[in-house]
Amino acid sequence: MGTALQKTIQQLRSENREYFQIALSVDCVIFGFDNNELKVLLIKSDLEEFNDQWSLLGDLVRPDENLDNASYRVLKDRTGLDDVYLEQVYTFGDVDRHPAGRVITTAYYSLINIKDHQLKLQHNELHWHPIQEITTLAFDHKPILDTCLKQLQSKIEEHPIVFNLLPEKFSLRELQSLYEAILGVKMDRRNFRKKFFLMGWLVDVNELEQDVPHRPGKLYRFDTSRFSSGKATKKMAVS
Amino acid sequence: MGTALQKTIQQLRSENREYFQIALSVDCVIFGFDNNELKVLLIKSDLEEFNDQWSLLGDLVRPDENLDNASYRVLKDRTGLDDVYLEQVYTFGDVDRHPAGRVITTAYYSLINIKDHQLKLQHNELHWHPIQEITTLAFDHKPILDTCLKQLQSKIEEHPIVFNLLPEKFSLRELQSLYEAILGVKMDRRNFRKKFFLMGWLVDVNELEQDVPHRPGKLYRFDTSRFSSGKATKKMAVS
DNA sequence: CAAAAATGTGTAACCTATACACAATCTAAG
DNA sequence: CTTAGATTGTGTATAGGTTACACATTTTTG
Repeated sequence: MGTALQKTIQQLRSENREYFQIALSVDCVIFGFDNNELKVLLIKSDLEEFNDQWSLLGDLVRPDENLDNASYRVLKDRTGLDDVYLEQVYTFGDVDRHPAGRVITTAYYSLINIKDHQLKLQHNELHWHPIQEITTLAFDHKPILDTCLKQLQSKIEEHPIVFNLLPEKFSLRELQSLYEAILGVKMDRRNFRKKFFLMGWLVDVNELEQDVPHRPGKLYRFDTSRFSSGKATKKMAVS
Repeated sequence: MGTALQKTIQQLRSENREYFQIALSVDCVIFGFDNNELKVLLIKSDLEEFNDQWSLLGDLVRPDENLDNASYRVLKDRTGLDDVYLEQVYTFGDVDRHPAGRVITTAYYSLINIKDHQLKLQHNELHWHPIQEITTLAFDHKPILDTCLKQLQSKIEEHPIVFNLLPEKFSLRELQSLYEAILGVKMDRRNFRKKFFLMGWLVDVNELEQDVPHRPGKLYRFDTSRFSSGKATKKMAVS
């Protein structure tokens, strides 16, 4: 019952190529927040099998790059953005998941501030899609998206990561809309504000919203300093 | 900027073999509970580079098997057990993680009842190691183990999965010891019991412990029927 | 200047988590 | 058979967090 890994890879290579017929890719679910909606950046698939279907942004992993780096590369090539929030979620490895061959893919999700990215939406076929409106995707990308969204939902209940989706200064209303968009629920305004202030994640920047057709709200920024010491343990409540 | 996945795999294969030089493996962190300790099943590595170090159980993924099936296969081959709790955790893909070549590995953890498994611990070099005593492992298996343990810790706070580590009938004391071993904390006995009964996960089987040198406790089993309908949402408390 | 729309604020009820002590049961040892 | 040792089984009071809920204020628009 000797297993393959007990031999060296060199031995394996010289013996046969059986174990080197699997390709590995990364797929990125790139989340953005715009117009009070959670959106995902998608590309028109150009595989014939999935003509005219949208798919996630991905690429094969290169033999000389770390898995994490592969997803950073995809993200940077596609959005031009560096230094973004990126997190591995799950690896999808069904034999028949890719029509063109055996490709196992590791899914990542990423949170970016959609405004920072506007510039880079060139001629290529990239578009932001509201997650509500996405019903089918190429390959198994719909279940991949669903898995990443679930992970995001559970992550934001304990960790202060949504700030990556917002501009540096934002109102409490924007913040609450974002939570509501991600979690798909309505929340109580007073309790939401109370909890956030208790968490101490926010700093009042002493400015007001501009160009809103009603009383402007105060603007806040995320208190990054608080995050060497402070830990995010409280749960976000919904009601 | 055409990315590799935009071509068909066939095209890629015929053009070059660049993307088929990565091997993919699975590694299983097999947890067991014995003598009030959480243990992991390890094997002596027989790669020269890691002579005499212990490593997780793993194997290369075969071109014609699903990723999940590969980990089931490893588990069944090694323990003889079928139908076990198995969960994917994370994929480790650093270029230099394996000294013998580029191998990306997907880590799973598994929960088994150590007693069921006794039979199959044959001549091969498998041993159960208390997690407390594991300081180093071959390859990057120590961080893999740590990642899986963390995932297990957070999972049991919301989901009734620890029963996979126990015999069919168990006492509340055993159950509490198990939680304490996994979480690495001491808990209050009265509060622990109260919470479990409130959750309704347990059925009193009207039997008592045997052969204990003190007053015997009642035995319970996990209420599986409750799990089509009931959902495990409450948190386990520690104190 | 009036209407529309959203901001900003506090309290009471409820539920959950925690801290904590003593009597009852069984074994083991003399 | 008696006693010491060990562990089971049980309830209550306090503290902390979650939820439900209403009205006055500020700004824009017509």
